[in-house]
Amino acid sequence: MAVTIRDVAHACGVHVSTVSRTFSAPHMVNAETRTRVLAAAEELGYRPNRAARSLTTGRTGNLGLIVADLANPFFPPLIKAAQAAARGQDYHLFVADTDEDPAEEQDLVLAFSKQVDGIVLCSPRLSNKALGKLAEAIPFVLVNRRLRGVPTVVMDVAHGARTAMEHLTGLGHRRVALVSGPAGSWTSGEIRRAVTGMPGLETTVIGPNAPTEKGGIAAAEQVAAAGVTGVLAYNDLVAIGLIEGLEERGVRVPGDVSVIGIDDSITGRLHRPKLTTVAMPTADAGRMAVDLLVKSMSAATVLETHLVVRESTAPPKGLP
Amino acid sequence: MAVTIRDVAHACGVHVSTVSRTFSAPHMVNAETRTRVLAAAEELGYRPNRAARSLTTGRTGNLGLIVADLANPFFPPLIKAAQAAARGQDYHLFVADTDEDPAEEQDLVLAFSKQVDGIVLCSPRLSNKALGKLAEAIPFVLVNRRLRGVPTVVMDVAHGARTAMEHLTGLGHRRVALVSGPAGSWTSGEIRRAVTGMPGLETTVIGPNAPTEKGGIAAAEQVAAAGVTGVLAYNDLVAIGLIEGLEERGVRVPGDVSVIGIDDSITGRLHRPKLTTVAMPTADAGRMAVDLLVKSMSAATVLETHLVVRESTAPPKGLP
DNA sequence: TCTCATTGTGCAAACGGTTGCGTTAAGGTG
DNA sequence: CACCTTAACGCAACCGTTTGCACAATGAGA
Repeated sequence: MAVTIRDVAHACGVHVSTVSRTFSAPHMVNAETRTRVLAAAEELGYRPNRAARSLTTGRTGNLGLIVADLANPFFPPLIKAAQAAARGQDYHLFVADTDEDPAEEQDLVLAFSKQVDGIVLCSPRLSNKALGKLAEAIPFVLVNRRLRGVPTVVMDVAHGARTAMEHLTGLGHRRVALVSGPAGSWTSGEIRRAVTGMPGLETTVIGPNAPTEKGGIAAAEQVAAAGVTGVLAYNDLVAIGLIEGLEERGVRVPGDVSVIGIDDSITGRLHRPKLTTVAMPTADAGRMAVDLLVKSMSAATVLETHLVVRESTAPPKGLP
Repeated sequence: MAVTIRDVAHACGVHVSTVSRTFSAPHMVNAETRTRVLAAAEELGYRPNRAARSLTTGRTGNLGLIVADLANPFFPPLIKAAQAAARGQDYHLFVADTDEDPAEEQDLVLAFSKQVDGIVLCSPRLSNKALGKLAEAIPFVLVNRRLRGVPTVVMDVAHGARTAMEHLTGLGHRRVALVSGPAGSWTSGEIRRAVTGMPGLETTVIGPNAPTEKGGIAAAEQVAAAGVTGVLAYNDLVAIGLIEGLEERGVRVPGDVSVIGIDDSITGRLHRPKLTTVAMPTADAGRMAVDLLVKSMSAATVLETHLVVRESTAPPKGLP
């Protein structure tokens, strides 16, 4: 049915090994033979079978990418960049989604392990211990999680969170809330560590929360009750949900409460109010993660973040 | 290094074929032996090598999913559902992105063809002829494209577009524009065919346009100059860009011009104005596409769409 | 007691490539 | 002219599984 290396060999009267070499080690075969083989291969529509190849070489030419939630707009740009980077180096990319479930995350890594050369694990929810164990079975790089001995690319969300809080203090806010993310999120912990104890700021932590719009809506009541004038949300989805929830309760944003998101992931600039947020270089992260994997480098890369001030923040009520 | 079927066989004193059968045909092996083998496999952490398996069976256990643009919010829910459906049937999913480039689309199909059992091709930009040729090489199912002989799942965008236009006429609009999509988009053609010649409506077609926010912004000038009071845009991204572009020109939405999008893909409900749009069952489409593929059924499935009226549409100026 | 199924396993040949090694012929050197 | 090197290619084993077939053991029926 499918055309194999043998068909090509037969078609131009050479041995299969010669055909194999024209593809995997072209310099080892005579120029004239090579063109003949290539012509025959083209003619027959030959495409090497990667499964067969991987059997002897031990390399599959595939990578895996695992994210917490494909529907979270934070991830698609990362996936897109990762896919482009992979394809640019002749790798194919498996993509999967854990639905924020650590057990599923582990299963996926294991399921992928035999058919990929490496895995990009984004925003893992697994414990460090579990991750360490998995790292022995299959090379991977972590995105938005630090773990010693494992290549990592993280975005400097701590810096972003601090900048966001400084923006709030600069506007005159003193009592603020941090609406944190899900348990198991390293990013959420980073943000918390970064902002607790910042001078001139009294911070209430609310959470853990689902990293979704619903999570934000659900957190609105506690935020409204907390007597704060500013909020930093775990991500843009939560921020948006929070704004919705607050406005349902008659709390105006940014009139009564200022809200800052994280990720700058919301499509379209037509929000009301336009969201002040911490921009994350997600595409860079995706690209770098697969580069690290392919070149099997072990590095800890930190990507910069920056605050984008839009309209969801303002001075607290009563100030000029 | 990796633990193979031979290790397991040796560990419990049976032949490799017995081990193989305990996994692929459990009923053929004695219950006691089976438990012994399973125990040893578990103990050693054995995972069958899919590449090796696919070599003899001819099936890979992988599927491919190709979309026009991963960053277009229309696709992630579809991908998420497709991935979940695939995983539920023990398939793994390659995901790739053509960046709206037909040549890349073809290359991807060919590149995938040897290592997947089938491909889901979403919103293809290839010609029918090219698609027909590819369909001979590898089974696939088309999403949002009709092609005789090829299994298909389409969303009834024609109906959605007509409903949208009826909504506009119901509000009193007479002169409207259709801001169409990219060349090669079947959906765009469907929309156009559906709305041209609708009674009581004079429709200007503007396009082709890139299916992005930028495309919408770029189309704003022509829309503003067309003397229309209502617009149906190719998708939500275009609609949003269009609204931005119009407002930059001092044209208010929906005050001066009503705008309807398609897809209902925009995250968050905080837009100003909230977008009236045609909702598409993208998740259903993703799930059904992989089901069709896995069960290798050849069907033409049509999914319903419906109009979601929000705030970007209103009666034309001068009417009560 | 002698077939004859039936059940559970082992054996070995594939599947489509890769790769170390052996062979051949051509060219270079003394 | 004998020898050695080198380039180009053929040969065959191997990668990890599956699967048709052969074989042995068991139990049932005659």
